[in-house]
Amino acid sequence: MAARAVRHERADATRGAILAAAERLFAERGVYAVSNRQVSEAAGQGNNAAVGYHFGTKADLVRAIARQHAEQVERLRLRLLAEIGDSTDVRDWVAALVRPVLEHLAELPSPTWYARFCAQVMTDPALHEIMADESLASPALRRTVEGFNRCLPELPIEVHIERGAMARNLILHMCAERERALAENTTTPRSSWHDAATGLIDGIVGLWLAPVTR
Amino acid sequence: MAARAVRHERADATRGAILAAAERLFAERGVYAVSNRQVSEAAGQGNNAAVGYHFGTKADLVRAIARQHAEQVERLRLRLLAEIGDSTDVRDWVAALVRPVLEHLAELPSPTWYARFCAQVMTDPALHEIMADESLASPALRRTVEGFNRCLPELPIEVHIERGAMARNLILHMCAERERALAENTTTPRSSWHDAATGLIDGIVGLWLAPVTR
DNA sequence: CCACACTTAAGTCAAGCGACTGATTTAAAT
DNA sequence: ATTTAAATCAGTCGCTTGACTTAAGTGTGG
Repeated sequence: MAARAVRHERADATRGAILAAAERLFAERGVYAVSNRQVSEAAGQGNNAAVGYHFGTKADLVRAIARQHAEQVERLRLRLLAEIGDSTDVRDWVAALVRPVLEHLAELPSPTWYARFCAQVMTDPALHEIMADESLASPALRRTVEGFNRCLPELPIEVHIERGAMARNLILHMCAERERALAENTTTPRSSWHDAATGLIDGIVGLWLAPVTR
Repeated sequence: MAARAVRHERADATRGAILAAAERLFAERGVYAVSNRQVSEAAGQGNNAAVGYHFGTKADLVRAIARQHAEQVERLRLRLLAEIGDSTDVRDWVAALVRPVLEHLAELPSPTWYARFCAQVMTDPALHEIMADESLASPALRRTVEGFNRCLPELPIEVHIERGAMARNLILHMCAERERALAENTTTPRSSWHDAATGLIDGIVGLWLAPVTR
């Protein structure tokens, strides 16, 4: 058993290098603008088919990148859920939605590429489903949404769905935009991911509590 | 003068066919997943270089598509600006931001592809600038933002910028999401673009008026 | 100690790409 | 009627792509 482990270490190192290189190149140049060959090369692999060997298709590689980060976000969200318990404050639940994502980005070595990567994948018609699957697979996320629904003001169901989508889009694309600004060294409204999260939470809570035109 | 016009009619017809085909293919399969050859073919052109002849690079084609729609949105926004005059109601100005875009989508023959196209272009690192340029070139948009700033509650500058970005992202990606749902024939929270605009305006106003955590 | 499975390297292949070329069609201008 | 130039067509070019094959290296389990 430990026998296999050692051999797998080398393969895992290569897999990791490929994942890191792919995430970076995808975020910087676009998922479809980067070929598997370029990823292999950037990961220091002589074999132009290294991506194919370790992951399969580009879609599989995208899924692997998404999953890797999703696991970390999941861990952070579970911890936060334990803290807020069964709070009835809407803000707490919005925070449970927002904070883990931005905390994860804060923990990553900078510069980060994950947010831009996610935004691209979610926007691409062929890859969209991959990212959606990976997100919905999170038990912590489901628990958050449930807890959130419990303490939310009465809203028509269609408005509820609509605003959920708004919150989702805001988190995703505001993170991507901030990450892009950091990478380009342009000014950002907030000086840290933590502050950016606070601003996001303010906005999303306001969005949820807004009166509904009938 | 009318001499040239007629000859140009044929070219314009071809240009139009290419624009329409490109917009559709880009939205459905992704901008980078579609080659210029495929666009030419889908536009009924025997020449595999038709895109190159009429537009140049793919980026130029993307810009042409964006500009075409931006002009129509501009017209709708100018009309709405005339209606609201110098209102001091925040909601009027948010409507001036939102309504023209969704009205434009409502006026297009369905199914539409423009919103998904825009979302992709804005999210792609290489194309992002194109779309940003085309948007910022709009005088009506600038006037809207100015009128908006005039009647907005006092906010720290960084929060102001931040919430502007949130509103922008919401409009773009909620439209794209609704368009995708319509294309896939899945359920949408709202039954019309007009109602969707109302929901969006509700949310964005709430977002702007939300209290700021200090 | 050796045979083996796993990983990496190196190179091949057909297909598709953008860019380019020269010929042909079309209709306005002379 | 002839000329001219825009527009379209048909085909070629070098290059990159993903997929595939073959060979070499490496530590494990028998």
